[in-house]
Amino acid sequence: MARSPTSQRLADAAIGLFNERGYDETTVDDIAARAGVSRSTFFRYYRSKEEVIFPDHDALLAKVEARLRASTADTAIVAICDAVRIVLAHYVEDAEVSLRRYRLVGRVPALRHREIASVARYQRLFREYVGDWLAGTPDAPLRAELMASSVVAAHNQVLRGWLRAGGSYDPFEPLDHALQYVIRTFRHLENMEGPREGEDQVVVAAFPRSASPDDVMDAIRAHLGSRQ
Amino acid sequence: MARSPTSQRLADAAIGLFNERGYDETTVDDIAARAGVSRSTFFRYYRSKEEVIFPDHDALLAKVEARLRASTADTAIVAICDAVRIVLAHYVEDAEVSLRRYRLVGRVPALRHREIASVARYQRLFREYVGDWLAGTPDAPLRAELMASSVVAAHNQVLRGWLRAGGSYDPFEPLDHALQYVIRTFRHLENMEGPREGEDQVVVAAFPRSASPDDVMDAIRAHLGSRQ
DNA sequence: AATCGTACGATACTGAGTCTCACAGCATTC
DNA sequence: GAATGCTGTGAGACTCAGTATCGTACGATT
Repeated sequence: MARSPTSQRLADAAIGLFNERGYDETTVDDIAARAGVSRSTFFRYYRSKEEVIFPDHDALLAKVEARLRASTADTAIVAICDAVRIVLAHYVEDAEVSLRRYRLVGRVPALRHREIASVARYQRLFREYVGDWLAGTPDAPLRAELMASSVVAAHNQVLRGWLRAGGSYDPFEPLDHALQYVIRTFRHLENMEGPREGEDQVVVAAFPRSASPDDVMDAIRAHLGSRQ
Repeated sequence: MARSPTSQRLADAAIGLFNERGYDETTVDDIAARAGVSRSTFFRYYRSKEEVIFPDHDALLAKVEARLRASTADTAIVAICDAVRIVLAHYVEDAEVSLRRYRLVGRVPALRHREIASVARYQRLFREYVGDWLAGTPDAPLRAELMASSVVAAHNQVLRGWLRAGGSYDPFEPLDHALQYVIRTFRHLENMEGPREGEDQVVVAAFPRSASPDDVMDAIRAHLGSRQ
């Protein structure tokens, strides 16, 4: 986990040059020169010029996976929230780096694509675990996909807001708020299964007093639609 | 919209070579040679080697945006479903191309990243329009993000299933089914706002007869939790 | 002191993507 | 019917990312 001094010097040199001249205007030779090493050494530490900006996504992904693997379907919601918090915490830990990277990524399409791709890896991870936990329930793959994408979207929304604000507040409260939305959605989908065979169910809807009869009919139709 | 013959020959040559030799083993020179043109001409028609696989995302994106722009908050749900259907229809229209691309993208990381990046553009588009439609409501940006990501996730899940099955069935029925999930989620979030000031609301829950009193209490607590 | 492994530098090479220039075809204009 | 201008194309040079190979200096081990 501890980064080598050479690796750190390379990252500093790279970020410095990217900010001074721009990403495209900086060559790997420039970075290596400023860090006082050869071009070969750069590519020994980072597989590509982009990677110098996203150094530890692999480690973070591993941490998230470890957290998910430590849980079962029973504790799924807690596990997911924990996992998301781990990711956000990682950004908050060295906020300056996150902020510099955020500003850089906003200006360079190639880096933006890279970032999007790594977000997709988290989403895939969530999808796989949620899919396992949901195995056997109806529409499991679909619901896994929806849950994973919602969780990731909630995280990203909170993170982007925090980054745009310059990291000036504690983002964990907004994160919990956002995750509440997602959790309620999960619960709602769970309850939407409809009655099991051999069980009656009374269907009732709640409306403000101002609701028109049409509103009521629409809602009832929508509810019945979920069971045909 | 009509592709020039040269552009078409280049695309055919590229896909053919990618399938025969693999993506990385095919150079732009190879593609140009098979198409009977020069390397320069290749880069006049396609800005990069990757782009030859994803030719018309821009046009499709424009169509989707046009559909979204033609709507207001009142008809938001219909607009979104239409927009998603437009995208799926585009894949279904020339299914062979979609299938070949799908198989290729599954094997080549660089192409996968490109695909993910273009999906993100659709999600961004949805997020912007939904955000406008939701403007003024509480947590509008968060909910816009969640809705956009859910819509895109639903589409992708259906599309991937269809592609994996070799395009052997009509995917619009599964799409509608998936969109139902999303719409119900929207509705649920809408209704979760709670009663407006000055309006009473009767809160009622529906349960199978087998539900225990604890189940009932949990549900009521969850519902009330959304309003504190 | 001999040896082995590791890290680094130097160099050459492939291939993507950019740029510039020259030229051919084809229409317009006088 | 020649001069003019526009458009699409080919040719070639160039930059730079990324890969592969080789030689070597340094430090640890025995």
